[in-house]
Amino acid sequence: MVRSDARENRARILAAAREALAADGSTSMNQIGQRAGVGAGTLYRNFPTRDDLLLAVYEAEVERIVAAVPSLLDLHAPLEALRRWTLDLVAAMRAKHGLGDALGSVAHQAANDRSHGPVIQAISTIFEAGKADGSIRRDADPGDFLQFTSALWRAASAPDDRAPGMLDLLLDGLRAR
Amino acid sequence: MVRSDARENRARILAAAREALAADGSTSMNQIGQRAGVGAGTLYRNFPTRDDLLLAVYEAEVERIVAAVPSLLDLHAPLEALRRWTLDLVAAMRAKHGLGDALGSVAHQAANDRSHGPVIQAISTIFEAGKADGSIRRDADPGDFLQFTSALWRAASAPDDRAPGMLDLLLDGLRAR
DNA sequence: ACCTGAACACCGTTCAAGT
DNA sequence: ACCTGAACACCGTTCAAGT
Repeated sequence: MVRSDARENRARILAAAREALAADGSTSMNQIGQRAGVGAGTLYRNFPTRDDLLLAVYEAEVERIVAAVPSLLDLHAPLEALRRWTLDLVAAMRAKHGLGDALGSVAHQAANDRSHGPVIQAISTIFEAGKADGSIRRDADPGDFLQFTSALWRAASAPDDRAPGMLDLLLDGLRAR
Repeated sequence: MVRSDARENRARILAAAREALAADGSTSMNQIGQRAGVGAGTLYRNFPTRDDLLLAVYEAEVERIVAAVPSLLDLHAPLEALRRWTLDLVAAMRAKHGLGDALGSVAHQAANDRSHGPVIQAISTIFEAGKADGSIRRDADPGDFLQFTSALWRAASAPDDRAPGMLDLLLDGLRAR
């Protein structure tokens, strides 16, 4: 039986972490604990490791974005839906700012692994629609496309946001000839 | 006047850092100092910040790679030279392993800024050769290409190295029609 | 002019003691 | 059953004292 205060604490920690990390990706665990109004022990009971906490915040964000796919496909042609969805993804990543970079290399890999399934699913859905109507080449691979988005959100944090131009180049590579 | 022991110390620190960081990107400053046989103060006199040290190691590596361009262009057609050069770049980054991920977001940006000039120069040289002989489209942008390489070396550290296939997709996008 | 290494503030994490 | 918060080992960085 989970005590109600325990359930509340978990939610409070996640909310505090989401806010604090968006502002500064290197916010310390103890700072997050204080902000959430819980002791360090409680923090670590819920998230045994700093990376576990970062991952949980990251995961919630990914889920939100993935959920947007179906309505985009209802409103736009596949390539256009892909363009908009990818720009949304990049914008969200940019807003999250420090989060991606705060993850160490191992945790970053773990984040990719966990989000891999849902995100690949999202991209595949769009690709399939494009292959069905002949606008996207048949050998286009969702996995490759996903990898490239990491370059896009790095480009998006530069002073001159190159992401849109780079994305167009990518989409050109996907278009059926 | 720079004392000879001071000059030696700087070199010893850089060497120790290069070796230690290749093995483990999170090696601590004090560990590097001990390995180099210098006190913490000496370490910080030469590199006022952990990121300064990481950056110096990173920079040396980039210089080595950039220097390889002319001979590649002597031996291969532009697109093939670009393919080989990029795979070399990715392999070197992979060997450096933790280094790229150990840099915080700010330092990572600084690293990109500093290496940007020389690396863009290298890519531009190859692009110009390709535009001259008609194998590379005229609107191809070296800056965009550079951004994509970051996605490649992330892909290269996955169990199934997707970098070669992804690179071929990219080169397809650059080819003149 | 340069070096050493103890010391400082703070980090992620643990664990005894409480309720 | 869950919580608090002092404590631990260690981090990046500083600075008095030496040569």
